[in-house]
Amino acid sequence: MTLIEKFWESVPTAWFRTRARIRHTAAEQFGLTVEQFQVLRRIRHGIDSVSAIAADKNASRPAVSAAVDGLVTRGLVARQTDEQDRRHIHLTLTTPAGQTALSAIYEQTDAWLAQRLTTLTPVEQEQLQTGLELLKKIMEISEQ
Amino acid sequence: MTLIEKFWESVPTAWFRTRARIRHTAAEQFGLTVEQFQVLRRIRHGIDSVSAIAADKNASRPAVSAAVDGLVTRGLVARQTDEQDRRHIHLTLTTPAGQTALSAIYEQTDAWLAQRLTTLTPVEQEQLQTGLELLKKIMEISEQ
DNA sequence: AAGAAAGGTTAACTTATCTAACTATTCTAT
DNA sequence: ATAGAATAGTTAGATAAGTTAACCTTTCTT
Repeated sequence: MTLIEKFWESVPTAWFRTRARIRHTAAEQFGLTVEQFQVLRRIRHGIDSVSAIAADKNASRPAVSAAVDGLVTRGLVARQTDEQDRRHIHLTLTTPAGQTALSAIYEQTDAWLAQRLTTLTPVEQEQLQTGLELLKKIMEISEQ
Repeated sequence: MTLIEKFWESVPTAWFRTRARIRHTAAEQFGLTVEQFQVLRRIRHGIDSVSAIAADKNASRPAVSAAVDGLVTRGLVARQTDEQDRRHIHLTLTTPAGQTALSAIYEQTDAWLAQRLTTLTPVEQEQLQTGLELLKKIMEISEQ
């Protein structure tokens, strides 16, 4: 069993299961799409423009723009034009109400993940963390 | 930085980049969708029914059924009713021509992955492998 | 001041998916 | 034996996810 095969067995599956869980909480309970949730996560992390989010998540700008539209419509995010450079539009989380909903989604999704992670021993958790760091590292290499 | 955050930073990104690469090779060069490629991979691994593939990839049966349709239309896969239990339909890879195309897609996608993996030291590769095994393990836990 | 570059949106289209409902076949338990 | 449950798969109808191409604005470059 090669490393490549391990990759195929683990990474896509991990994402599909996670996405299904996000759909379960974010979508059913809060009316957000998985896309919107992913964008929200990034805005919360300070990635605050459509272009930056698109680059970070390997998606097209229009796809991110559409997700932002939905978030703005739901009152969770606000667009603010940068007065220094009027091409930029900063995205920010808005109302306390919106933040509360967001926290609830986080809690539920992260609890689902945490529940799985705690089945591992502390040593295994460290090994997983190391593995994920390496996974992130090799995926940051740009196309030649 | 918690393990959960590491997960969010690595797994979705890894999948999105990989999917973009599949699209680049499988889609542009061979007229296959990413979905069809994923189904093909599983058939090649001996997962040979719509239900089994759907379970393995956490997708609905209709979604898999639709992908199989496309593969059958392209002459890459054949449906064969099981005579012992006529509810089952076995999926098999067909013609040498189809197999050749499949091998080409594999080679290109795996080469892309391999190129990234070889930037890691042998020790790091082992650490990544351990991490991916743990990732797979925690994702196999069924919902309560 | 012209042209390139960057940020964002719109439009049109394709792919990816889901749930619900249906057909056909087989299993189960009386 | 047979009614009802369960399993495998497909169809139908919907929505979500995501692309490329083209366009507007604003800023940078020279």
